[in-house]
Amino acid sequence: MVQSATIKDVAQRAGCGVATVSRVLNQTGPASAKMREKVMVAVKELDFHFSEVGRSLQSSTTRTIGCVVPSIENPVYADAVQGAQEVCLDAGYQMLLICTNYNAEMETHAIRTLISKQVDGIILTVGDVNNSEGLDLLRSRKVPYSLLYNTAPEGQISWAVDDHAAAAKVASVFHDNKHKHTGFLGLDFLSSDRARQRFEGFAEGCASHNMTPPALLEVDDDSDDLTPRLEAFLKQHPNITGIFASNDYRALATIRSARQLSIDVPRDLSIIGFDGIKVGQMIDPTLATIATEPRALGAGASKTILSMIDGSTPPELPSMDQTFSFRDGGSLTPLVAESEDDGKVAAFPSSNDQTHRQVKIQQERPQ
Amino acid sequence: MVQSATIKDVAQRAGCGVATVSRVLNQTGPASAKMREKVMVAVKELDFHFSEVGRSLQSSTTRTIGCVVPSIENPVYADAVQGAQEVCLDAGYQMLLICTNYNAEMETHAIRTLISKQVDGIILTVGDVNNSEGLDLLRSRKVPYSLLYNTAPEGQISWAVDDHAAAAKVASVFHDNKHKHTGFLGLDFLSSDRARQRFEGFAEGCASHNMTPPALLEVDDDSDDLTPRLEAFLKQHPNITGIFASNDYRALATIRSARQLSIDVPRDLSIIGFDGIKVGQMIDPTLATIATEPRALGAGASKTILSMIDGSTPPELPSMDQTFSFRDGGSLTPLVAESEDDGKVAAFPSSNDQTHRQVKIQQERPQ
DNA sequence: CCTCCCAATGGAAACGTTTCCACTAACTGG
DNA sequence: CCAGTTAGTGGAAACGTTTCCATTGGGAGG
Repeated sequence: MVQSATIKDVAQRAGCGVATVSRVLNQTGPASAKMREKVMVAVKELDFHFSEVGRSLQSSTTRTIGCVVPSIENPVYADAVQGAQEVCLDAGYQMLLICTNYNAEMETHAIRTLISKQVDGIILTVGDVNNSEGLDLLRSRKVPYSLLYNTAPEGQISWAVDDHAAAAKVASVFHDNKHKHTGFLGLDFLSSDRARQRFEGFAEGCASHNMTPPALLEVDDDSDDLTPRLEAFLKQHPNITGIFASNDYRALATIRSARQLSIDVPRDLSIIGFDGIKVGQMIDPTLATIATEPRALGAGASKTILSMIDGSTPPELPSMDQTFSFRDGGSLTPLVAESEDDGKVAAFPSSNDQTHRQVKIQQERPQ
Repeated sequence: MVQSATIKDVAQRAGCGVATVSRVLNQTGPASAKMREKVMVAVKELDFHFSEVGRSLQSSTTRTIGCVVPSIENPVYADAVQGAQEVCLDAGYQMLLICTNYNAEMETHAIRTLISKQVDGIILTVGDVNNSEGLDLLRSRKVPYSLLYNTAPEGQISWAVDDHAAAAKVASVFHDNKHKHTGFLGLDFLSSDRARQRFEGFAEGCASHNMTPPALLEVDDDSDDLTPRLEAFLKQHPNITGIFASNDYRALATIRSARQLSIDVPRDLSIIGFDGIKVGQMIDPTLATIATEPRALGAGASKTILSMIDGSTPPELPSMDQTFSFRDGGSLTPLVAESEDDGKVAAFPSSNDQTHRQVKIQQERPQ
C-alpha cells in the first residue's frame, strides 16, 4: 500500500495553500481561473484523490452505512442486501456488511463495531425486536437505523413482509381451493418472531374461514429427516390435504419428502411456500407461494436511512398488502369433491396410478 | 447521532493526560494500578469507545477490507462473500461490499471508491482479468488484493473453481455413462471468461474421450424462451443424449423445458449442471452437477488478504482438482445399449409410448 | 548523600481533511 | 482620490487518535 499524495502535496505542487486546493476541488468558495488550472494540473500529475478517512474525521460523517443481517446464504436476505446496497451506492454511500449467523451475541457485537466505525446509519434485522441490546445502543446513541424483516413495534419503522397478513392470505387461498384440513411446517418455531407470526396469521385465517385449526409440524435445522417426520405427521393427521411451509426451501423439501412417500403433489397434497425464491418457478410442479420482494424492502430501508441522514421526507412504507402477493403454482390444486370426504385416501394413495399423473402433466403444460 | 465521548473526555474525568488513557486502554506502555483504575472507571461512566476514524487517520489502517463482486443475487457469490466476511470478522476486520451488476464501469468506480476509503485490502471478481482498469489501479497503488472466481493469469492469486478442469470432468462423466453426443448450454458465451473456460474444457474433455465435439446452445439472459430454443436445438442435433449446462439454474430451466417438450430427464436426456446450489438436491430428479464450495473460496481469499496485510505466510491455494467435485444426481443416467446406437430415438421417442406421442401431438399443434 | 535509572506521566506533533478568519489587492462609487 | 466593498488567498485550528519525547519522582546502588 503505497501512500497516496495528500492535499498538501497538491498545494505545494500547485504553489498555493491547502485551503485553496480544498476550495477548488470541492467547488466551495472562490478561486481564480489560473489557480483552478494549476490545481487541476497538480491533481492530474499526482493522481490525487481525497482520503476519506481525513474527511470523515473532520466532518464526523463517513458516508458509510452498516447492514446487519443473519446470513446472506438465505437468498431473501441476499436480495434485500443487494437492493439496499444499490440505493446506498447511488447516493454516494458505501455499505459495511456484517452477518450474524442468527447469533444474538454477534448481533450486539456487530452493532457495537459499526458504531465505533461511525457509520452514518444502520439497516438491520434483529433476532428479537423487543429485547435487543444492539437496538438499545442505537437508540441511546441516536444512530439512524431502519429495521428490515422485523415486525415493527408500534411507532417504529421496519421494512418487512407482513407475515401475519400473508399467512392469513394463505389460509384464504386454501379455503378458496376447498381445503379444510391443513398443516403448518415451520422451523425453530418458538424462538423466531417470523415463524410465530406466520403460524398465528395462518391459524387466525383458518379460524375466520371456519377451517380446522392447522396442525403444527415443527422441524429442526437439518431437514434430512423430514421424510419420516412428515410420514408420522400425516399418519397422525390423516385428513390433512394442504401444508403451508414457512419458507420455500422447506416447501421444496416437503414436496420431495412427499414424493418419497409416494404422495403426489398436488393431487394428494397441496403445498404452499413462502418467499417466492426464483427456483420455485423453475421446477415441476411450480411452487405456489407467497411472493415477496426482498430487493424492494432492502432498497426501502436504505431510502429511509438516507432520509434520516439528510433530513428529507422519508419514503412511505408500503401498505400491508403490498408487501406480498400470492403466486399460484402447480403445487396447489383445488380439492375435488370425492377426496373431500376422506382425506386419508388422498394422503396415502395405494395406487401407482400413472394415468392420472400423466393427465395432470398434460393439463398443466399449456399454463 | 449524539457525539460520543472522546479520549480527552476520559482523560479529563480520570484526571490524567490522553496519553495515559491510550496506554491503559491499549495496554501499551506502563501505567500505575491507581491510574488504570481511574481510567477504567471513567470509561465505564462515559461508555467510551474509541473512534475508529481517529485511529485510522493516525495508523493509516482501517481494519476494513473491500469486496467487489458482480451480484449477490447469485448464490455462488453470496456464499463466497459470506465466507469471506466471516474470516474477516474473526480477524477483527469488517467488510465493505460493492456489487457491480456485471458492469465494467461500476467495477472501476467501486475499486476507486474503496481505495479512497483506504481499505486495507480488496477481494474482487472482475469481468476481464486481462483488461481491468481497477486491477491496474490496485497494482499501481500496491493495495493488497486477491481475485475471486477469476481464472488467474500466471503468477497471480485467484480463489476460483478450475472451470476448465471441472468441465473436462463433466465430459469424462458423460463418457463413463456411455454418452457420446453432447451439448453445451451457456449464456453470454463470448463475453464471459467463465463460460468460455467451461466450454473449452468440456470440448477438450470430449475430444480426449473420442466423443463428438459438443454442440453449442447459446441462450440469453431471459430464459423464458428456452423451451423453443431447446426444441430447435435438439431437432438440429437429434442424437444428443446429454447436456452440460453452464450453471445449475440453467440446468434446472433445461430440465423444465425438456419436460414441457415431453422429453423425460434422465431417460431421454441427461443433464449436468455446474455450481452445486442446494436446491439441486431438493428437487426430483436431483441434479447431477459440479459441486463447488463458494464459502471456502471466499474464506480463502480473505485469508490471503489478511496474510498480505500482516506479512504472515499466505494460505495455500487448493490444488486444481480440489476446487470442485462431481456430484451425481438423478438427472444423469447411463445410456443403455439399445439407445446407444441411435440417439435420435432417445431424444425424441416416437416408439410405442402412447402418452408421449399424444403429448407430442399436442405440443406441436399450437405452432 | 549523591547519582543514576527507570517507571510513570503529560505535552505535543502528526495523520488528512475542512473551514474560520485575517489579510491583500483590486475594484466600485462617491 | 479616498473609503468601502469584495474576490482571492493562506494560516491555523479542529476532528480523535497514537506515539515520541521530556519531565518528574522515587528507589537502588555507590
